[in-house]
Amino acid sequence: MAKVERLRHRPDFLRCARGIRRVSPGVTLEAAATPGDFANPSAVRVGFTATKKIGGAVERNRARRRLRAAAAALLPLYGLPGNDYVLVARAGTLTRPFADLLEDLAVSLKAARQKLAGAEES
RNA sequence: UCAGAUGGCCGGAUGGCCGCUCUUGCCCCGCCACCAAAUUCAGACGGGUUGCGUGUAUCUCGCGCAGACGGUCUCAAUUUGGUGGCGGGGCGGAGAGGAAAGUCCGGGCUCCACGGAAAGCACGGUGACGGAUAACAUCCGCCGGGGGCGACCCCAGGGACAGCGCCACAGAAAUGAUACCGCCUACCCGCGCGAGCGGCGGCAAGGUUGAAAUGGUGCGGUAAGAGCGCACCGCGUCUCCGGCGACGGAGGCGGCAUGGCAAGCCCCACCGGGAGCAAGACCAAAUAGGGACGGCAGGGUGAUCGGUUUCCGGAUCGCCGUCCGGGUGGGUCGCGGGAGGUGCGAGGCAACUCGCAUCCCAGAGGAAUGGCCAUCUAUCCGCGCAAGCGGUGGACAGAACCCGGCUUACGGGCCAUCUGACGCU
RNA sequence: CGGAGAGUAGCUCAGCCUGGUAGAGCACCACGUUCGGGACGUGGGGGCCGGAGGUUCAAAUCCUCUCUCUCCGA
Repeated sequence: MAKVERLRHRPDFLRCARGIRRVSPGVTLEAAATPGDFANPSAVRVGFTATKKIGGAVERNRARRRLRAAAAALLPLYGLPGNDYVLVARAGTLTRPFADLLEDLAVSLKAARQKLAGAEES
């Protein structure tokens, strides 16, 4: 099972935004390979983004916490070690039932895993 | 019972599973350092002793090598115990607000080398009076004015005879107030027999405009009028009384002067140095006390440094402008024991203060304080005369150095005191 | 988190300090000019000054609160 670390710096978020992107009603998933200087082959790194479009500070905090709970449940199972993931909150993140939110994230993670693995081989 | 006023409080509850941050209170594990003890190994020293070799050498003796024994010292390791530090795990404990918000005021704290002295100038702020407070634009009490039947509420509430400025349009006239319409013809002059007309004049009552027209109402008075006179009201002023005071009350006098705007400049009184925890400090890494060009000043007693002037020290040293280049995904502290909370007692109308007891109560850093589920419940919606049934499922909102206020947002509930109306006794 | 600044016509800005009439350019409409269009000329329409309250006779302007946007900061 992969170890999960947190992204803390702006350049990491920008690089993931330029990488792979999967959109579902509950969450937008962005992903890219961890750069060499910080690479830890056994770890998955993850960050969260909640923009002002979501709402005030209360709504943004709540969206980030739901995403964090979902990521804690699924990332060790479906995340590909050595890669960075960014979960972006959408309007549906707050209202969607938690089971559906988990399903959204699982599907996106599996799709991204295939793409990332393919990119590494080529 | 209904309607309302004021003050205070609450800010969904319970349980389950899985998580996050802090905490060394307890336990366990690992690593490191130190101390103590024991054991073991190695080495050194010298002592006697045993064996072998060697010297002419069998013994004594010398030298060399090896072994065992006990002693001293050094080093290392291990074990045990203790102390300290770091890391990890388990148990336990704690973990968003009344506004955490807006950043509108007041402070603490930090830096600006010091923020010293006395004023002045400039700028900004406050504004009845008395008190509370660390301080305030806050709070309490009181005064004055305004609103409400009332409980009660609202008021940036000093000065417009220190000066400057403005008052558009309308209107005769807008501040040295004025005379358009109008009123009068007593006095004086002229004309006319006369009523009267004209002149010389008098007046500001009435009309019109405007946000505002220079006291108001009544009576007297007059040619018509006018504070011209009188009464009351208003205003001003003097005296007395009450109050710490703002101010209030009573009496006398004045014959009315003093339009509005100071959230226009301003005057008076009082207050204020600036910037802000991305302040700032330490450690690590990197580095550089960087380079080029131009201008000015040039070994003085100069320049710069507080918003500014002066004084007293004091600090820094070439100054200014333009251009080029280098570095940063760091860590720790600041960082929560405080103008602190709760309870009791005392003082005070109150704000608040004092004393005693007791408690420790968030500290993150792409940023913790949660995710999911179940039951109950406030509210709202529908049905029902009602009891109730079904559905919905919590308002505003998230700490970022801290504290005291103000302001703004907020579904709903609870408590206390008070007012008015109606009803009953 | 802290600190500055700006909201006025469809767009870009004046006017605010010193209160009484909101103006300029571009754009829009009509007419002229041209065979027609553009350019040019003439004329015209369009704003309750981000919102609420206060001071004042009177507020875009002065004061307070509030909303939105922009910029700066080891």
